[in-house]
This record gives sequence, structure tokens and C-alpha cells, in this order.
Amino acid sequence: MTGDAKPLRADALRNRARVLEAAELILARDGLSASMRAIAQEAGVGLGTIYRHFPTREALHQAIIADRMRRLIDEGEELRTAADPGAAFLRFFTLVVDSAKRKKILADALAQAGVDPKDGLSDVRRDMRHAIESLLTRAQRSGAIREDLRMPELLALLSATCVAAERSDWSPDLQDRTLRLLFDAFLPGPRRHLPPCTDTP
Amino acid sequence: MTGDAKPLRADALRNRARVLEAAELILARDGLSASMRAIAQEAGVGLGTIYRHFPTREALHQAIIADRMRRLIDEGEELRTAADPGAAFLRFFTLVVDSAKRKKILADALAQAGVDPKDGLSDVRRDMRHAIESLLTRAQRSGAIREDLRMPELLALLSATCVAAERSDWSPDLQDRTLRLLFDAFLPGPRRHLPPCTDTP
Amino acid sequence: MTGDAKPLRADALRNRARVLEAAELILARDGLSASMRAIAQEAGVGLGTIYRHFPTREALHQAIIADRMRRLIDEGEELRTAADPGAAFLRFFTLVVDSAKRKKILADALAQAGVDPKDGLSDVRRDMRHAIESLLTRAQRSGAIREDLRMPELLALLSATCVAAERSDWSPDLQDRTLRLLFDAFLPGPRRHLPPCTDTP
Amino acid sequence: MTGDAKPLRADALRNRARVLEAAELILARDGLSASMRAIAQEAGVGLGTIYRHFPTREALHQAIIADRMRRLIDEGEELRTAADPGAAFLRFFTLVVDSAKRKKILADALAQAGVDPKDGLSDVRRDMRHAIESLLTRAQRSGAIREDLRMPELLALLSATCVAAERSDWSPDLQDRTLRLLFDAFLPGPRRHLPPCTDTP
DNA sequence: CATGAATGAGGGTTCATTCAT
DNA sequence: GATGAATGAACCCTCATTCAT
Repeated sequence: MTGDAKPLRADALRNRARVLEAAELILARDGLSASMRAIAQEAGVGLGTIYRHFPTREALHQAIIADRMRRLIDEGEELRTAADPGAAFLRFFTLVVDSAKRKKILADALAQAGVDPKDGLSDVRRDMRHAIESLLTRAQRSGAIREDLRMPELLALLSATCVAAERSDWSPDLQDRTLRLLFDAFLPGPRRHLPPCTDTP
Repeated sequence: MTGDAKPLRADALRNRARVLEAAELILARDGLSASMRAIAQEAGVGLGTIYRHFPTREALHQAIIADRMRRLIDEGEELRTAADPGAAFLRFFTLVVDSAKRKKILADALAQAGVDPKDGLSDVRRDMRHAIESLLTRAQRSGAIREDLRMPELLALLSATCVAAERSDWSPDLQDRTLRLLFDAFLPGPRRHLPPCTDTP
Repeated sequence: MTGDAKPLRADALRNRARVLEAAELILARDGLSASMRAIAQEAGVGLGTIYRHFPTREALHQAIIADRMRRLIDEGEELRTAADPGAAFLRFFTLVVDSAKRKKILADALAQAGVDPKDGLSDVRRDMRHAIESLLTRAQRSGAIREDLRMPELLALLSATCVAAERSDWSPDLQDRTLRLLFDAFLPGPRRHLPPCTDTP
Repeated sequence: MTGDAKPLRADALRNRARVLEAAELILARDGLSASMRAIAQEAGVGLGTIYRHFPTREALHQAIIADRMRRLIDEGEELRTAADPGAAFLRFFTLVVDSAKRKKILADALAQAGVDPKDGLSDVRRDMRHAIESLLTRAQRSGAIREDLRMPELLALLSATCVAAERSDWSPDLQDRTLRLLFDAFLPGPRRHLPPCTDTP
């Protein structure tokens, strides 16, 4: 699917892993603007080695994000059979926020889960969207989540939470209280009809 | 308080304003990575002129942010006497998000409204916090907003919304629906007691 | 024409000249692959200074070539009124070869005097072509140069001679003898009809 | 003489040939700056294989040039017994130009046929020189080529023509006309006494 | 022997900042 | 004060060459 060609030599595989690991670390520390050199140094490899595995700075970023998203999607898969669909949905939301907060870099990609430019992340983004949607639908069917919660605003709030968590280094306690609060908005029940709030385009 | 030292000459003042204006425009267009040269060009002044008024790229950013925050704080002040305290509170929230979305650059500063590092923004950040707090308290007293909504999570969600709005270019419609949804979390009423959600630090 | 905008500051002008001078020297030594860094060092300026004056490596090359060509074209202009048209024509040929040999870099541009890609050198190349053509025509009219000598093959031989001279560092003596020999081909007089010589395309 | 040491294994020999062939192709396409990787790819061998046979990029170039020169020298050998010595001489000149034009890379080596640095090409260059000289002498004896044509300027013009042909991609027609013109300079007959032409060293 | 992964110097270029004009 | 020329560190990336597999 993703284009695995040859099985790669053992040392190459190990180096690729080291690069990914180092990149995660450095990107988590310095943000998207982290330099390739810093990553190479942290990984203990030459600059060229990074470029062998990831032809471009962008490609490295995407690889990391795709990697992390895949893992999240897998966890989402497992949660699809959880006993409590509502809890499962909220749990997944939390997992995503956690991942963003710990590893950074994730939020930007997430922010465009609904957009899909042509950047090689389209597939994994689509899968992520599906994972969320399927958990949401199940939770709604079970009556745990309000019926009128739709994907666009859900994604908007998810990505918002991720960016904030990843930028502001929310303490576990703050994150907990913030998410609890936010989740209240997802519950079914009587709603006030609030006046329209935005004005300027 | 804000540290005005000498009564700048008329033309110097005008130049300062032109730079700020241009910087807003360019930063809104190119984001934080906008180059000083681009700003100087847009302002129609020399590079040196920018540096005369703002000793550092960072200082310019802060000036812009402080500027914008001041204006928001002023609007908050006016809303303190609005007829409907609940609406006023939500309206202010919306105003801040709008500002972030239109002008960029704002969200990052906001994200640290609760932190206060030692950058020249502590004052205005404190004022912003006060503005929000005062609107919140009034809205809570009026019964429009739940009693247990506290500043930390409110700021967290506000900054989250701002960053997301500013990054993802939410359409007016999406922004509207997202904020409505979020605001439901602020309403008083029966709450489900959700299980704690985060785990890893 | 060439786009002179503002009169440039004195020091800027001086630096520009230093860069050009250094570039000529270094390019003559290292060929087209000379590094910008080497040129900056030789010029005693920062790298950025080069890029201020010449936005691109290519632009610097072209500036040098254009410069040199212009000077040659000017010399050609003077030769148009020389007493002996035949000698003038040959003298110009020699001047061009001399310039190529001493300064390198010239030949490549010359090689495409007949081609004209879109590289900012089109103008000067056209002028060079005109200069040559006008000297040639005059020499032919005077009977000093054979009538059937046409521009394409003349340019071919001129550029050939230039490249060779610039690459092989012909000694003055060798250059003299080579040109004398070649010039014999330009003289009028009885010609043997040689059989076609090329075969493969 | 040429330095064959050990009787390479069959597959090694085949690989060497494949590399040479690929290198010719790629160098003809991309010029001297063609990358080793491109050549390896075209040859269908690993990078290491190239380096096993040619310790250096330079060595590979030389091997190719030597190869091509050898072939040319062989053709020269055959032409030594041709019926028309004058035509044979000119034909050889043309063959060399053709080869340069089609395969690139040749001209530089040729340019130094008279110089002989210590680069492993000395032998073949000497042979080439001999081949030319012998054809020239024979043609002169037959009266077809002027007596006073000497090797240095002949080589100079030959290499000039080669570089130009290889760089400018002369059309067959242009090449034909250019060579015919040039060859007129080689013919015996009355010569004008041209004034000395070069001045600056 | 063949392979191709690893290396890292070096290339062109950008840009925040300083300072002579 | 205002200007913009100069600076040079830093960035991303390429590629000849080496060497573990």
C-alpha cells in the first residue's frame, strides 16, 4: 500500500528507526522548525543518512505523523468493541490529545483532517477521520453522545485541543479538567438556543 | 505602567504606526515566519526604522499582540455593562477568537495568559485575564454560566479555539457551529460525571 | 534598458565592483563551478553582499559575461572605422579570443550567440552578433575576406577557438600561430572542392 | 604497457563493460557533472562495483576517454593506407570531431594532447598524437596539405573544434560547413602574410 | 566480489540584525 | 532619525567516496 519495495538491510532498518526516534524527540523539543542537523546529531548519524531514508524534510515530518496517526488509529480500532461506546469515544479523543501533547507535530496534520491536500498524508488522514467517525456514530447510537454532533465541529475542537495541549504544555490536571469540561458539550440533553455569535467574515 | 518614556517626534510616531500596521498585514498573511524585510517594504520604511522602534523581531510581535489585546480588553470593558451578562461573556469569547482568526499571531500569546513568562507581555496578559474573569464572574452570578467553570480550563479552551481558528482558517459557518457547540459546555445544568480521562503524564 | 533604478550608494558601488573583480579572478581560476564562498572571500565581503548585488549565482555569471561582452562590442564599434577592414575583422576575432583566454567564462556564452535562450544575455549576445556581422560584411566588401563566409560557421569557429583558448591556456605563440592558420581559411581565392566530410548524425 | 594486471573473472569483466557503456551514455547526456549514482543505475550495478573497477570518478572518465581514443587511433591506423592521403587526413579529423560531438567528454582530454600531465592518459594521448602526425605527414608528402602545417596548431584547432562541437551540439549541416571552411586553411597554396595578431600575454 | 547504506564536506541561498552613510 | 548595505550563521540538500553487510 504505502509502497514497501525491498526488505531493507538490518542496519539500514535500525538507522531508520534511530532517525525517527531522534526526530520525534527533537521535533517535540524544537517544534516544526527543528533543523535536520539537530536531528542527525541526536540520532548519531550523518546528515546524508536522514536524507537517504526521507528524501525531504517534509517527508520526515510526514513519516512521523503518519506513524503516530497509524498507532492512534489502531487504538481506535480496538476501542470500537469496547463495552461502553460513549466512554470509548471520549477515551479516543483523549488519546489523540495525549499523543499530540507528548509528541508535538501532530496537531497541524490533524487540523487538516478535513481538508486533504496532496501531501502523502491523505490516506492516513482519511483513516483517522473514519476511526473517529465510527466511534462517534457508535457512541451516538448508544445514546451517550448527542445526536447533533457532527464531524466538522468535532474535528475542529479535537484539533484545537491538540494544538493547545501541544503548545501550552498543559499539566495533566489541567488537561483533565479541560477535557471534562469540553466533553460536557458532547452530552445529549436539553440545549439552550444561543444567539449566533460570529459576525465578521 | 506600560512604559512610555519620551514623547516621540511626530514623524517618528507616524512611522511607528505605519510599521505596526504593515506588520499586522504581513503577519496575518505570512504567519510568524514573515520576514522583517517584507514588513519594512509594506510599511514603506527602511529596515532600520523598524529596529529603531522595536529592538527585536520578538519585540515587534509583542507590540502587535499587546496592541490587539488592549483593544480586546477595551471591548471587554464595554461588555461589562451589557444587559445580558451571559451573552456578554460568550460574545467576548467570540470576539477574541475572531481577532485571532483574522490577525493571526494572537493565539500563542493567549496560550500563555496563565503562565506569564518574563516577556513584556505580562501586564497586558494580566489585564486580559482580569477582563475575562470579570465577565465570567458576572455571567455566573446571573446564572447564565455554570458555577464550576474556572479560569484555567476556560483559558485553555479559549486559547485552543484561537490557535485552531487562526491556523485552520475556519469558515464563518464552521466557527459558528464550533463555538455554539463549545458554549454548551459552559451552560449550567445537570452534568454527567465522566470518568477521569488522561493517564500518562 | 537594463533596468538601472537608483544611483546606489558609494560604498555599495565599490563593493559591487570588488565582487565583480573577485568573481572574474576566481572564475578564471576555478571555472564556472567556482563557489560563491570563494568569491566572497576573495572579494573580502560577506556572502550576503554578493547576493545583494546578484540575486543568483547565475546572475553573477551573466553580469560578468555581459560586462566583458559589452567591452568587446565597444572595441568592435571602434574597429568599424579602421583603415583596413580585413585587418579590423581579424583583429576583432583575435580580441575576442584574447578576452576568453584571459578571463574564461566567456566562451560558453559565446557558443550560444546564435541560439539565444531566455537568460538575460540575449541582448548583449545579439549586439555581439551584430558587431561581428558588421565587421565581416565590411571586410567582405573590401575584398579582404571571402564572400562565402557566413555567420553560422564563423561563430562556430570563433566560439571553438575561444573555448579551446580558455581551456588549454594557449601560449601567446601558439595562439598566434593557430589564429594565423585559421585566418587563412577566411581569405578569398581559389578553393578546392572538398568532399562532404561528416556522416553520422 | 596499458597496465592490464590480473585476468579478471568473467562476470567482473562483464560488469566493467556494462559500467563503461552506461557511463558513456550518461556522460553523453549529462556532461561531466553526471553523478556516479546515475551511472550505476543505468549500468544496473551497485555504486561499489563502479569503484571496484575505477577507483575514482576521474579514473572512470579517463577509462572512457582512453577507450574512445583507442578506437579512434585504430581507425587512424586503417586510414594510413587509404588511397587519398589528403582525404584520409581530413577524414580522420572529422572522425575525431564526430566522436567528441556524439559522446562528449572527449574534448578536454584532447585539448591536452600536447601537454601530458601525469594522469594515466599520457600513453593514449601520445598514440593519438602519433596517429595524427603520421596521417598529416603522409598527406603533406602527397601535396594535399600545406607543408607548413605543424602539430601544435593542428592539435589546437582539432581540440577547439571538438570542444565546440560537443558543447554547442552543432547540427550535421553546421558541422559540415564549419569543417569545410576550416579545412581550407590546411590546403597548400599562396598565403597572405597577415600581420601578427595577439598582443597581451 | 557486489551491494548500497553511511558519511560529511560543501554547495547555493536566506534573513535577523548591525552600523556606516 | 532614517536608510538600506553588509554580515555571517544557519538552513536544506547533493554527491563522491568508503566500508559493513
